[in-house]
Amino acid sequence: MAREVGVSRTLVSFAFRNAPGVSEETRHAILEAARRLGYRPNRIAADLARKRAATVGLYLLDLHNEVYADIFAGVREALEGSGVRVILSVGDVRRRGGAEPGDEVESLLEARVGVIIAATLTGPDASLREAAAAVPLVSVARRIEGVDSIYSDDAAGARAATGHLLDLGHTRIVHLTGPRWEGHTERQRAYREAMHDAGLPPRVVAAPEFTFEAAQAAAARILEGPDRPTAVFAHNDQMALGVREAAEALGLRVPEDLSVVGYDDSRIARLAGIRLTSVDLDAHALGSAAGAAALARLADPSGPAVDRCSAPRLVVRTSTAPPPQPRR
Amino acid sequence: MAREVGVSRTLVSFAFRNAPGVSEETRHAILEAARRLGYRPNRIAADLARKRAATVGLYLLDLHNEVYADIFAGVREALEGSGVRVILSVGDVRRRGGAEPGDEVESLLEARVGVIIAATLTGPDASLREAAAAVPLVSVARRIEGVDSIYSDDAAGARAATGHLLDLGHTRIVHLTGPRWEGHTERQRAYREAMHDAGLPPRVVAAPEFTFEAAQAAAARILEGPDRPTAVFAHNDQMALGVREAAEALGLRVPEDLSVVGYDDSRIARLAGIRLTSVDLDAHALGSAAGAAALARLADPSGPAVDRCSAPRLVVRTSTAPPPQPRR
DNA sequence: CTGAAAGCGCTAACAT
DNA sequence: ATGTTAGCGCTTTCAG
Repeated sequence: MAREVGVSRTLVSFAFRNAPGVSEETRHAILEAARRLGYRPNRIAADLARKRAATVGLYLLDLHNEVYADIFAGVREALEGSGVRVILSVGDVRRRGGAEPGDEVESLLEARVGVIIAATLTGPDASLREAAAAVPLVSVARRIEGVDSIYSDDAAGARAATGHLLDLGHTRIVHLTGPRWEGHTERQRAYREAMHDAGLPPRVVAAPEFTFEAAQAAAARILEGPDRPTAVFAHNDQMALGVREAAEALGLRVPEDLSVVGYDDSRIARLAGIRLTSVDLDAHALGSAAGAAALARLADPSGPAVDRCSAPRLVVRTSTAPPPQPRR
Repeated sequence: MAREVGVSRTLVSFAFRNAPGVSEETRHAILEAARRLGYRPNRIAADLARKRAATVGLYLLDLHNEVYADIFAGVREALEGSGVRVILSVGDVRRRGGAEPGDEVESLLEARVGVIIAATLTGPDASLREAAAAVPLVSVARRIEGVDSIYSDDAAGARAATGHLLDLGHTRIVHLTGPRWEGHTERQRAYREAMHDAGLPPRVVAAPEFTFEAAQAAAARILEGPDRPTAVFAHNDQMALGVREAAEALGLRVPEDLSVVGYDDSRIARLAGIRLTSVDLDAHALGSAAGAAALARLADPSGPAVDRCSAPRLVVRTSTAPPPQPRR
């Protein structure tokens, strides 16, 4: 302890938080001594003593998906200067199909964070509610009844995507999605609806994971199979990229032979050589709204749940075009 | 407290760590009661009491760069089942040029992690040594004298990359790098050396950040300027992508008009439509080696420093070709 | 096998 | 403006 400065521990504590009640002189002396002694306050102990953690736990599904980096950036921006720090926990999409946030969220709970921001939490609502019982939860990109939810209108996004393909004249459009988790079905539902409204048969293919690799494998099967679609609407950009890859491997050109649309509009979608038509949900904004909600929740644990739905935007690039051999 | 089960707190503690000395029956009763009461052990308090954190702090420079996701995956894999958890802290490349790991590492220190794994730590060695004084440090992708270092032979990688371009017949090759930080100069040095050996003038351009955006801007200037190079060797894939983007904007084709080589061989480099020639440093392996080193350090704080250098591998794809108008 | 007591490094009243 | 005294929720000797 740096109580060798001649002052009490209280003063040191006050000095470090530059709380009022410490003369400028003393504070200076304390900080100076601390530096000299290599002393650093122990936040762990501080949080424990304070019985309330100025920490938000951020659960990210998959670091390999750039969307989560955007969400993180947004959260950080919102928390900047608030003195609240964030501890991250990342999921493992590849493990047992990526279901159940399990351990990851559990570890946040054990670390006694004051609030958890969960980005695209997987698994059934039940396990979430359980977590939410222990600590306030802010759900990003997924609406959960009774829980702070910051999300984008998935139905509108999927409708725009499907509509775009329909407008181009496509009739054999498949929707490539992942495991059937709650809270991830809106896009699929809207797709089915749009197809139905157009008098076309929907065709949904579920890959075992929401990843590039899984999508690539599933797409290879679809494209080699009978009745090849002329367009694929993928659940996210990573999966859309997997579709492109499979198409390329089979000698199919995008968009001449196959149109592909993604979801997220991550930066990779915008790259030269990719130019993927995608639905932009502004992950950064989602993240900062979630950060703000988390701060509010920390301040008032019992306030009404936030329910913030934003409108996504379809960004048309060159991965979509009219189907090959238009009826003639 | 779940001391309502009729046993003492000691027992509860033991039961949860399934330490020996608790009858199977009691343990079961305790766990059951805990579940019923929604009790969860507080790791914060536990770490504090134990005076030794079973936690590694992982510092990642930039979530937008997929390499860090790979490193993370490697670290996690190495830590799996060890009971050691990891808390992440991510840098902010975009802030004030991305220098100084500052706050991020500081926050790890304050959280009293048992060891810090720093992936591509930026800033001068001095600030690192300071951190290393407080807690053991494992440096990934950067060699630091006297500190556990797990890295790839950058000089060899850069030599291979430059050599490849030279072999193709290029003579005007620029190396695009970022701010001049210690520990990031090997690639540049090897490039200069290779050029020199070939009797060609080196030309190094430093962008203000190691990012896509910064590279794009810098590349635009280079490509529009006089004496346009026929090849660019970028410090990493993100930057190489920025170069491609700038080239495309100017109507230059890759590789016909401009060859581009990156570094890291992140997945994005392999994508259809990109196919970037790049140097693979196997970030996943680097990560898991770092995780193992961290574990060893936790077990024996005073063992000799690990110094593990691996050999990178040049992966040639279609972003490189002979220069336009070969001498004729 | 089980329990009592001390203490980890801090914060938060409550004095002085 | 500064010092005192209790804990925070756990782990850890050390005794029953």
